[in-house]
Amino acid sequence: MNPKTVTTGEQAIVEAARLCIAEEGLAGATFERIAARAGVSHGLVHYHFRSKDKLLLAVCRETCRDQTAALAEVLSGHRDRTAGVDRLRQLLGQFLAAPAGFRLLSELWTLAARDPAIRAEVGRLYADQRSSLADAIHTAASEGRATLHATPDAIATTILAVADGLALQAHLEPDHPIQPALDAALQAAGWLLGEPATQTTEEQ
Amino acid sequence: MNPKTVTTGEQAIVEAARLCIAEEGLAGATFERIAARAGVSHGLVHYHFRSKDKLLLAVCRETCRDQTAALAEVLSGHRDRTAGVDRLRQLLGQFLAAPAGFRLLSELWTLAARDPAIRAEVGRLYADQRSSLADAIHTAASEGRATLHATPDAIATTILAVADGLALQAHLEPDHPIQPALDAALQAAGWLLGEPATQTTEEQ
DNA sequence: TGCAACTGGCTGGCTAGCCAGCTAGGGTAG
DNA sequence: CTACCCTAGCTGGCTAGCCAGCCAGTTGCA
Repeated sequence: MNPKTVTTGEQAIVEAARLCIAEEGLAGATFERIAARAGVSHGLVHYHFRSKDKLLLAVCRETCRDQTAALAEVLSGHRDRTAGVDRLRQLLGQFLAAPAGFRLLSELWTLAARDPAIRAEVGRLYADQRSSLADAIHTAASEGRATLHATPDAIATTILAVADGLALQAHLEPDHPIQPALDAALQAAGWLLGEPATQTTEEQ
Repeated sequence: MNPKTVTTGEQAIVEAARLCIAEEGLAGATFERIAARAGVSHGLVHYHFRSKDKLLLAVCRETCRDQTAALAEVLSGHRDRTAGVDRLRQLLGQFLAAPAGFRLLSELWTLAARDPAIRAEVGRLYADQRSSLADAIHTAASEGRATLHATPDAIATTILAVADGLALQAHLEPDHPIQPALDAALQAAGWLLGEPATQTTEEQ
């Protein structure tokens, strides 16, 4: 798509690193394997990113950008005006449907615990997503499309929490059906938002 | 407490391993460091647990036991009859207040992604906690103390998801106040349960 | 004495990071 | 146009260090 997407250099390495981490975890993502996957020599990885920490930070930044972009696209209305809970359903659905993406995220969580730079980056990701969601909620409320049972920020935080938590359980217990819980969570979110329950597509 | 708690051997090593993992992550938890922490030689660690996988599995089992016991204690009523949402508040509060415990858990999540035995163990932990919670919810409903907006299982899954998700965010962004979101989540849980809102201590 | 708990030196394998050198392409001077 | 050089991108062999696991031997208790 974007002509600059493939610079054959750093970008390819970051992408290879993301795949490696998602598939084999941080422990399995060695310079050697990442380089092999990117089709370059392991020396080049060290040439572009001075250390493994720097490479991981780049991977983190890239992932956060993608994640934020995905949320923004859903919030922007996805080119038609659907109700808030419907958008949430869409958002959570696609989050739960990407196990590789979740594995990458969960590796970043643990990495964040011991690397302040990563923590800052991932923390910013959450702060951004929270405020985007909170803005959308605030707008909906001020336009009379919702009657909130809590502050937009608190609701946004809760929604993000449910998303992560459900993805986690879906990952740990693939056999346990997640759909009923997703529905329950969405109903609860709808109540928090004070939207006309169950059926949507009613207002405007 | 339990006379068998300190066997000076395996138990001490498992405990040391838990501390190491919680403080330095899986990568930092080497035989050497674990042994030093337990006050034994690194050879002994390998003597008791044939491999590192086995040791980690033992750590996982221990952690799961503790986690389950903590939930059971709260659900058992904590020796007085408080309302469901109050118990939840207590449960989530103590979960959020133990950052070390959370770090250990999150390491186990990522470990679960690449080790089936660990995944089975952690999966069982969640299954147990979910069914314990669901049982309590079901009981409350059948005693007329709640009018559910979803199945007990779906509600329990959602509550666990919120707990993990909020703990995660509290960990990633220590400066962002989590209390408003916790309150919002509890209100939403109260709505799902169909309990008399806001103030509790009303029924029975 | 016998056995279980325990020690600590050792090793082979692996990894991050270093470095000396190769290559291609663009700029410049002659 | 040609010869030269200079630099960025890239290579792959090398090394120092770390770690899990092994094992020969020691301790102490029954």
